[in-house]
Amino acid sequence: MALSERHKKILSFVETFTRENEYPPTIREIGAAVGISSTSVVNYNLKVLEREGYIARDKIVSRGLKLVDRSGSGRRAKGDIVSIPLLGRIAAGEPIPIPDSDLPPFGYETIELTRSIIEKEEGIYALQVRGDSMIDALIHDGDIVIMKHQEEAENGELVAVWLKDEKETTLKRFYLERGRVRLQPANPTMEPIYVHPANVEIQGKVVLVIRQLN
Amino acid sequence: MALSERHKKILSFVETFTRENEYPPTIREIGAAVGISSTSVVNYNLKVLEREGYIARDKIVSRGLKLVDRSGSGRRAKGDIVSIPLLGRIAAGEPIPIPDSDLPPFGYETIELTRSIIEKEEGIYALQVRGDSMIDALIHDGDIVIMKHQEEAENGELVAVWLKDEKETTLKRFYLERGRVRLQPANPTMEPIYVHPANVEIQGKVVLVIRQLN
DNA sequence: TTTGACATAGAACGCATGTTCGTGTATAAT
DNA sequence: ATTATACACGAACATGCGTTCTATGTCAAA
Repeated sequence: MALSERHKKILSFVETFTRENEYPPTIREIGAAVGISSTSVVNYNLKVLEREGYIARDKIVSRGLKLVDRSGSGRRAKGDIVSIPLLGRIAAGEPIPIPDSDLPPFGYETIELTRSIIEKEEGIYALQVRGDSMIDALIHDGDIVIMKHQEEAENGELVAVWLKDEKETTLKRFYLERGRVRLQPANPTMEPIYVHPANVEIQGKVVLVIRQLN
Repeated sequence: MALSERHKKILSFVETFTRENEYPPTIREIGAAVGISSTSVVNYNLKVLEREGYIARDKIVSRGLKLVDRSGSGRRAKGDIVSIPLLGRIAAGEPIPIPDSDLPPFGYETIELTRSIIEKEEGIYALQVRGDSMIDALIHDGDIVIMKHQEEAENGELVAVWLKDEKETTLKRFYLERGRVRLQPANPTMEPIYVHPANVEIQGKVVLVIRQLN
């Protein structure tokens, strides 16, 4: 159904106002902007736009209005972006920083990905690789690894392991075999190492690697 | 200035609420979420967070509250999603698919990234790696490489090269030296190869590598 | 001419919302 | 002992805000 000029002005104003203010407009602000003096007329027009699928409204709350993204095929909402805190770095000679509470960390630089790449963001954080020691995991100095915090690993998972005796962090695929741990480099041309389970401290598993080339 | 636990809870709630609802919470919603029964206590804490630069407030308006981005360089371009067509695969024994016009390709699967990772999307496409032949570029079977179409390379760029005599695609850093081409593996422990420039066909440069671990 | 759908408009209402006031406790400085 | 500051809290207030009510106008169809 074609939109009237008034409808187009309303949608355009809502989009601009929301982008500039980081919150949506009220019914009275919409009326002031598009020249409607009555809140019930603004409300009537918003009802029409909601019925036609251009906006979504939350009842009774102030500013309970959001645009629905009708472009493309998948009615994509801005919630499709996942912000992942970059907590620090991963290097051979130190344990990795680990998020220390269930609260999402605040005040960190973030890596922003889409939800099609990172579906569940609980316990997800990013580390930047320092040094060449992860090369046997095919991970280069400067790469970003996206980690999921966990303290136990399943066979085959690529995990960050702190080796207590050696005082070293390594990224390798984890296998528990007949009472010992095989740590298998991702590079299939390289040999695994075998360590006692007591020497191993699982710090998280790698879910994604990102390498930016300048 | 270190934040109290209560301040951290408030900021975390504001961030989550705003992401999920696309509008910020009211003072009463913040109080209900972090266990503060008095609107003046919430207001007092918001004044402190505003003074310390964590939030910005618009006076007297409902939901007039926004987080201030204190992380790094302000790279964030929220809401900007870039859809990159996945044109096919890159493997050793075949030239790579190349976009054949300036029109954005249609009807392909797409990889969706944020504009903070991919700033310019002209000429950008994705390929999936097949085989172990790119391991000397620290790129694994199954990785996604994001390419920028170009037919000439600058020294040091990681490029997809079609070697005509060998009938082989390789990913290596390109150097033109004294009339011959040095192709340098990204893995610093491996030796370069030297080829005649006539044997080399530059097909694009790598701008990003993504490795998803299941 | 009548009817119904759509649109507009002002007014009023009930509740939402941010701000202010007065009071209390704890701690540090004087 | 006094004062200042930080933090906490309930209550009250003024205004914002979305919803509803009532009235009116336009237009197309019957």
